[in-house]
Amino acid sequence: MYEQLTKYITDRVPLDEAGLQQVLSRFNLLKAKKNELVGRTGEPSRRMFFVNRGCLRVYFIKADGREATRRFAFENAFSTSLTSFIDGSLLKEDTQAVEASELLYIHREDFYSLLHTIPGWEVFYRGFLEHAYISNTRRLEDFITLTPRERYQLLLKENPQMVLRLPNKLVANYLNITQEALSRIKSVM
Amino acid sequence: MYEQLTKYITDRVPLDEAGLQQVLSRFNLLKAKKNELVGRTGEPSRRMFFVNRGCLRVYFIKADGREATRRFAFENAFSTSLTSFIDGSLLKEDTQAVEASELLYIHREDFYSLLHTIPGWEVFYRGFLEHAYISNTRRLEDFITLTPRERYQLLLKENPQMVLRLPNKLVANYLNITQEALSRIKSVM
DNA sequence: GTAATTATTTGATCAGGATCAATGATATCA
DNA sequence: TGATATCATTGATCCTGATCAAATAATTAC
Repeated sequence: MYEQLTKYITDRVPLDEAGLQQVLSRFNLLKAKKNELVGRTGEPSRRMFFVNRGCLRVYFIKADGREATRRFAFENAFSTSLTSFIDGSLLKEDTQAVEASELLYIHREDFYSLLHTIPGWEVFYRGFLEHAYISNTRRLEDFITLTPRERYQLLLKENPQMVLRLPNKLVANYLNITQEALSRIKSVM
Repeated sequence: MYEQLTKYITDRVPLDEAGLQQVLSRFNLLKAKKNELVGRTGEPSRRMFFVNRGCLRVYFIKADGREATRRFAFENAFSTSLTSFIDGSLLKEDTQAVEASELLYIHREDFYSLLHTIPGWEVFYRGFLEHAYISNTRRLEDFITLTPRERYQLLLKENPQMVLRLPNKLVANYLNITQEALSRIKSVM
């Protein structure tokens, strides 16, 4: 159950066996059904998820009532609604299991307490933050510099499983275009 | 010379006097002329700047040769090309003094060595990363959810000095619209 | 397994912002 | 200060992707 998570952590930061066990012990298992929400806007619960199996989608609701997808997380990736996880505020985003998923989660309080008790955990979190910042910057840059068609082609090239595995509707939403537009882009490729 | 920087740091993280002095001693003064570049794409030099006076602009060059503005930093703000600062890669952005500016800078190597030697510095950097992530996320959200007109109105409301102090051309560039479009938006307000 | 819902495709129309062009206003610098 | 370059405004046109609509395909749920 902790196999994938153990590999993920030890690949990134050196932890002694005791420290690793202390970290792992704070993670709990959660099986989510397809389309189940494991985090809801307005809730105080702030958890960080690790995806053992399945796929998570973080999205928020726009002023016009429509959804906007922030990101997807597939197997062996962490996912959380980071802005709330950082400052402890109420969730501003939903987190949805797009497929039936097996998740490990850690509560925010436990996560932060590990920062003080496990020397290497601070380094792990810093790396996580740095990576999250870089991803976000890259995504913003893509929106600024690329057309919808180019964004789709880039996604297909760099993250083909997202296109192959997810329904068009969600891919379009992630690209911030309508599904009609995505359908037309694909038909003319 | 270190007055503003001292206040900035001590407002955010508790440092003893010795630690504070050790941090400050790594910062150097740099006076930049208007339009001078203090960081250039492709350069290995990675510095973090603190703006005592003036204004910095971070931008990158798009595939079509045009500029795209990442952010501005006015007085009492830190600014760096963070993606390169994080991983030590060559600069992928220019940093320009939009006005004649007085800057304090610290080299990446010095910054990172402080992480190991000054207990509070790790916390300072974590806070910096968290804040950078939140800003970036917010900006991405604005691009996804708002029209150019709405983005301008929001900027005017939340950051009026940016609109008042900077030339239209740069404001338009930051909003990712042409200066013609910004001119028309302003005329119809 | 069938009904009902949801997703996808295709067509027609519309609107907002880009582009190109020209003129007027500011800044810059020798 | 005057000459030059840069910036800002306004007009005309174009193009991309949104929107609305309808038909079909694919899932889901009972």
